[in-house]
Amino acid sequence: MKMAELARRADVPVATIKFYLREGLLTRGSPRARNQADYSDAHVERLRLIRVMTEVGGFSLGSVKEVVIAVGDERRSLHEVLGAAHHALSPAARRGDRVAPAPGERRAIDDFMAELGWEVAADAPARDELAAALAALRGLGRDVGPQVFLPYAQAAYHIAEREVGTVTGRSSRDDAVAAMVIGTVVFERVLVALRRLAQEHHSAIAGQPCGNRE
Amino acid sequence: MKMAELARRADVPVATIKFYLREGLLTRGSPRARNQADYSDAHVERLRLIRVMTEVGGFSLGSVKEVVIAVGDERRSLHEVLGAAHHALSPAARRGDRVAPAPGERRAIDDFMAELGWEVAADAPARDELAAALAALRGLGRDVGPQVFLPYAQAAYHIAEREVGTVTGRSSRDDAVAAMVIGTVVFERVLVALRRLAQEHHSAIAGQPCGNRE
DNA sequence: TGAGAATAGATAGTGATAGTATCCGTTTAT
DNA sequence: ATAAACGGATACTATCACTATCTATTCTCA
Repeated sequence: MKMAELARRADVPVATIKFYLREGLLTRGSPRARNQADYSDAHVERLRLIRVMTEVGGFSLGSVKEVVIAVGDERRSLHEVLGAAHHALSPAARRGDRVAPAPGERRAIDDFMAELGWEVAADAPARDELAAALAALRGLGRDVGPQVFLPYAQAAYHIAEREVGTVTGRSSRDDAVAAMVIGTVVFERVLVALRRLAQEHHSAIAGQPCGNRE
Repeated sequence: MKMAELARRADVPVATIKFYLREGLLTRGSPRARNQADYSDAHVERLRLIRVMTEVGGFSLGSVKEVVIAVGDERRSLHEVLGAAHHALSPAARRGDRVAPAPGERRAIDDFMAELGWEVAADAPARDELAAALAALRGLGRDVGPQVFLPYAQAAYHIAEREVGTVTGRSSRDDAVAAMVIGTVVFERVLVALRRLAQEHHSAIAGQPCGNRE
């Protein structure tokens, strides 16, 4: 297919597709002539995935590019690619986000992980994420330890167990990565939205504030 | 205290404080002279809260301003103020985010909420949030209904129950709003980070790489 | 076959966001 | 008395994610 159809099928403006091509987020189509290239269904899928990551997930094009580069690197195993994608989709990779490292809190988090018995890479970005949250809490005068995270850890444990359990072996790299990205990105949004709604519900039934029932 | 000390205590550059004053995110200090004002601890607290919302939560200064305006409006009850804050902190209010309304999915979400028996305002932004997630899933070829959200709803239900339960009656408006904002913003980050870590853990123990699927 | 649309690729411009920097006249501390 | 700090206003900057325009082909179809 040609660019106009690609734009129509993926619902992305032509100018934006050209921009993504320039930025290396989308591979060039197979050239038919000096000014004509042929795009495939894989291009449509890739575009849809980019839009999910940016529009639903709020991730920067830089994070998207990391995923794209990992997928495109034929030397890497599927396992490595998924690891790279997971890494690129760390909450800190979001637009406008920066995580200041908090070394003291980081050690507390590492201990917490060990206590939980979770098998997690030492360089997982989410560890710093958690340390930053702890540091923020302390900066706000809440003198708390990582144990306040325990109920969240338990909830996360059950959610993730189900998520990982329902992963079916995908045929292609692209499919596997797409499944992982969608699961991570859109269900994160689902979880967050449902937390807000549940807070509102509990506020309402408790007759307590914190809810908005206009 | 004067501006330099305020900047030091809140760890925010003087130029940025001036910017926040201009934007109406921070109230002016009580004037001592034509070019001298006196700032209080409340100013320090307010600044820290702004930084948590922007740096930890990734919310725009526009959302912050909504909260600030609600808090500053003496005619509103604490209940209304907390409702407005909750509204301003909806996931969609995040930097660079926009939610396209999805009317068909929105109705499915409303039905889902009714099935759950959750008491949630009809205009809660998180409903559209959820509808957008469902629309995204469908746009990606996943032909799913809102029932795929059920495990997440159950997890969110338990988390929120605990959260709302631990919100004790705060003395001042500012305190109550601060507690709500911190709870919503930093524990959201905590939950999201822990989900990533739990996914990694379950992937590791399952011998499967980092995946998740609906 | 020839007009007009579409295409690839390059360069430059836009709008929103979140600050930063500079200047000015005033005031305060030494 | 003079140098530093202050409040306030204006202007500038950086980043991000596009968007628009331009040129030189090439395709489409009447």
